[in-house]
Amino acid sequence: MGSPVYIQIHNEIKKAIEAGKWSVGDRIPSERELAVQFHVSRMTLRQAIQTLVEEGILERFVGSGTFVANQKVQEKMSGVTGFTDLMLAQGKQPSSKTISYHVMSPSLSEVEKLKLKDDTQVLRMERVRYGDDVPISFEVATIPLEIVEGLSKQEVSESLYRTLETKKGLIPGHAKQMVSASSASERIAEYLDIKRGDAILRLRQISYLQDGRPFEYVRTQYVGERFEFILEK
Amino acid sequence: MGSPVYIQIHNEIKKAIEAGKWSVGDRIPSERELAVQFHVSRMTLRQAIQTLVEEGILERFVGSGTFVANQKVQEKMSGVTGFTDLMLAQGKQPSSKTISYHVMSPSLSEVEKLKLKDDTQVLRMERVRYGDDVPISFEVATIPLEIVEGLSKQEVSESLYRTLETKKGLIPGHAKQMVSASSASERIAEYLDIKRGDAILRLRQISYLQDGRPFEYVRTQYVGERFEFILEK
DNA sequence: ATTATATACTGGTATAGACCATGTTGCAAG
DNA sequence: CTTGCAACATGGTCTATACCAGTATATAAT
Repeated sequence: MGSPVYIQIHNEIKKAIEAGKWSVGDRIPSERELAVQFHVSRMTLRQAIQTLVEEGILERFVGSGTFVANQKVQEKMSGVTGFTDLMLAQGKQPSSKTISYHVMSPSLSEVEKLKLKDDTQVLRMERVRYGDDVPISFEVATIPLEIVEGLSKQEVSESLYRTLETKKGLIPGHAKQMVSASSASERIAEYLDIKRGDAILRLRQISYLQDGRPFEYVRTQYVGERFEFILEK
Repeated sequence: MGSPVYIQIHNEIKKAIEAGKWSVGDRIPSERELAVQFHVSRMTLRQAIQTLVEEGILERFVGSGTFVANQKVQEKMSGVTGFTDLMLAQGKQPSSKTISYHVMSPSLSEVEKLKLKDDTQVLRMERVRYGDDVPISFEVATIPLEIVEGLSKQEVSESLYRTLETKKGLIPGHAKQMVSASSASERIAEYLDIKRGDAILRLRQISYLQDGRPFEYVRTQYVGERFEFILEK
């Protein structure tokens, strides 16, 4: 085993909680007790607990003990997630229609945003997204070809984030989003079943992997009346 | 002195960095050296460094040392700030014109959002905000009267956040924002010098103090073409 | 001058003990 | 039965020390 002892203990405690040994609100044994059980010093045991507290899995109270925390909702939303998860979190059935799906040379803007080298190709797809079969947004997503190499069209279209994680082990780190408002063009209005000039919430998002590489540039136009973006900061 | 030693050391190192003793990229003395300087054990010194690392002020590299990190831009944006700071951060001169400023009974929506008791009064003000003298937004802010008690109209209007912190020691904790898009009404279009029906970015924000009490409910309508909201998550 | 190697130094992990402030609990006095 | 207080348990802080795995650098061999 390569990893430090406190990480191993961290994992064991985490697994025990997931296995149901302790439920939300339960008090786990004291630091001194656990230190004996795991045959480590109290400081080392504390370090294991510390990491679990930082993950929001445990809460500590002086004089009372250490308890299994109830997972906060905004925690789940704070991560970088795609449209699919966003809709599911709001209890709506997500679906989408792919308008176009082509490999092509990137635009200047795309080269810049995705930090592409001169000769790289990209996959660009246009989609209309629905929540409970009502059109919510029109989006143009651009992805470097190397990222989606070996993935099927369905895998890319359906749930890119999940596929990248399971098939390639690529995990989104952070994202930069630019939000503004504009009016719907004739073409977009058609797709979204609204009138030309209706209010559009524009979102441009650059998603980065945990190592800092940009892997997706998405320009989304949301129907103003049908979408609300909720943030906690 | 009440606070733990490692917090005191944390503050001293932080102050030293702010005072320019070390610049971005500089290596600070090793943990062992600093431990001697501050007359504490290395473990205690490490705890002080740890908190600074968590704040993003320092970076550590095994074998190399501990360095002053370059402050990331999103750090400054991640806090809850008002319009004034937002404009200044973008190099624009903020100004505003107060349209109305009244103490009144809250609406149902305001009671709910601000978790008001039945009999409390609120201060409601409507303002047009400018950046370099170009109208950027129209906003309606509602604040429980008890929060702004004893503050002058100018203090509340000019820079509420700063005044609350310096005069009352109230520090904003987190905020919940709801973003959507709509079209400008006749009245709002007039104030913002745009046409009726032009795109509006709507932002409703509930700001909470660090203890969780809501203290401000703001509904802002930004001119779509003149404003972009940048987020990092 | 270049390359290998040894050495010193760095932060990371781990120990075993100590004391503190706060929260909990059980027992005694009313 | 309630109240108050003492004893205990808990997490928070701190010490002094040790060894480890990377990094940097001075030194020696080429």
